[in-house]
Amino acid sequence: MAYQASDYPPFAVTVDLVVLTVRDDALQALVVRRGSAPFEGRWALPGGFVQVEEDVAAAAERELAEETGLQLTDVHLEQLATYGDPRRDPRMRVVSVAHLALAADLPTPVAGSDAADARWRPVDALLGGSRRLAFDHDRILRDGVERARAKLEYTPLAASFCGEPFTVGELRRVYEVVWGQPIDPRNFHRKVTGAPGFLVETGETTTRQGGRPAQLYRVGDATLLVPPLLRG
Amino acid sequence: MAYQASDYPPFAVTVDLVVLTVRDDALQALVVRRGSAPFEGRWALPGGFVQVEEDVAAAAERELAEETGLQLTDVHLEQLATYGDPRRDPRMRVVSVAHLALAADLPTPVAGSDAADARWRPVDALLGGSRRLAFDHDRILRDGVERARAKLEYTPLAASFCGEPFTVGELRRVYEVVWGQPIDPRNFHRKVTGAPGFLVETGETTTRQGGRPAQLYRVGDATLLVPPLLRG
DNA sequence: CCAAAAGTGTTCTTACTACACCCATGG
DNA sequence: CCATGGGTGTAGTAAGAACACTTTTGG
Repeated sequence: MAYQASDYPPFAVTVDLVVLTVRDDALQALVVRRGSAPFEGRWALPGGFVQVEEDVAAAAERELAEETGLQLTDVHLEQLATYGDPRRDPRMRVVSVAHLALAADLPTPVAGSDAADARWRPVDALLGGSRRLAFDHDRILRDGVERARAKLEYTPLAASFCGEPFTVGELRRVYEVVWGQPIDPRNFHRKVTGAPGFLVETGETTTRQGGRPAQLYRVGDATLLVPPLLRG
Repeated sequence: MAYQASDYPPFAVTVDLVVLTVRDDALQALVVRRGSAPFEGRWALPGGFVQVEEDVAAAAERELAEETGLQLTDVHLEQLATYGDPRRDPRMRVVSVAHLALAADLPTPVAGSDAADARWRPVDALLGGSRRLAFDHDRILRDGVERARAKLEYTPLAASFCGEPFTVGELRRVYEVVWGQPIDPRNFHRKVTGAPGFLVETGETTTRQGGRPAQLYRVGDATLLVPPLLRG
């Protein structure tokens, strides 16, 4: 069917955000408590309406800044998927473009949020417990976590969870937490330092993890990891 | 920002389809000629409006059936990405949820289409030529092709391009065409028959490719290829 | 000195590549 | 008999897993 300029059905379009971080050795997501019906008092993913003259990507960026105070330079932000079930919002027809954001653990807890109550919660608790998120946000969160897990394998995205500069050990802990399994430190070190363009030495070292001083690194310009890091 | 039931900006929501097939040893996409402004006379991806009470996925399925006559049992259909630039349609604010469909070469050329002119065109010609598709459909097509290429590596999706049952040689030709590079037939045979759950023998054979009779296969129930087939 | 984390070397095993070779059909 | 594609065997090589071992700090 061809586009027709007149008489099209009206939709509301929103963005929802799956904001992930690694905190206290757990993968955590940002959730906000809803202050009004429907799902009043329940936890939900942060999000909001796309403005009339606003790009969808820009809306995601704006909402992220509003909820976390984070700029695009500090986080990785990408489109996740779009959720368009007619009954996903009981009030009206809403199509939501979900986005995935990966951030380093924030020194300050969720600054600049305009939601009454916003906090980090471990994804295992959010997805495993009996308490469900509002709307179809369980499904969106699940999809976001799955995407993040998959992308660690073949992209340098894990570094988005680390504050720069970081050590190889800190980076390894990110993989272990996100994948939920231990990784051999020796082999990990070799693979990750050997992947061209992944890590750039700063020349500095640190002993903040204890033990022998570790090299500090920043992320390189590689966009794809070759060979990929594989989950056992 | 929390959802508010009143005073939300109105959008039109459409689905656009990147329908791919392998035909005449080339990766081809389905395009329709636009009969009205804007972009009148230009080629575009098939698509149309999502109806008020219709799921976005159902809309994609419906449009696919309208344009090609194909049912969901015959093709692979998945959401690709959403395109939401405020200026992507000069008439109004349209957010489009693009979908990717992979189909076997059709015996009949595009049956049941309600577009005046619909046809298969090699993606190389569509993306390489100076003639651009309508709207942002060049970008959408490019994203769809890239997704398809990537997914062949680690999913059994290549079989969606083959009519069942198929031979290993036919399957290999799909990979060669989509990736644009020759593959060693011997090693390919071993890898693909060795991947658990990918191929199921029918017990039948055929000589339709000439030479020694080849086993005929159907797709198995594997959803992930281990180990993945890699592009050189 | 000891614990802890960083980093290197080595061995074993597995997977991929390249290519020799045989098989079963049609013409 | 020969051309054509189907299918198997095998040797060489690259990559990953497991783990012994050395290094450098803090306490």
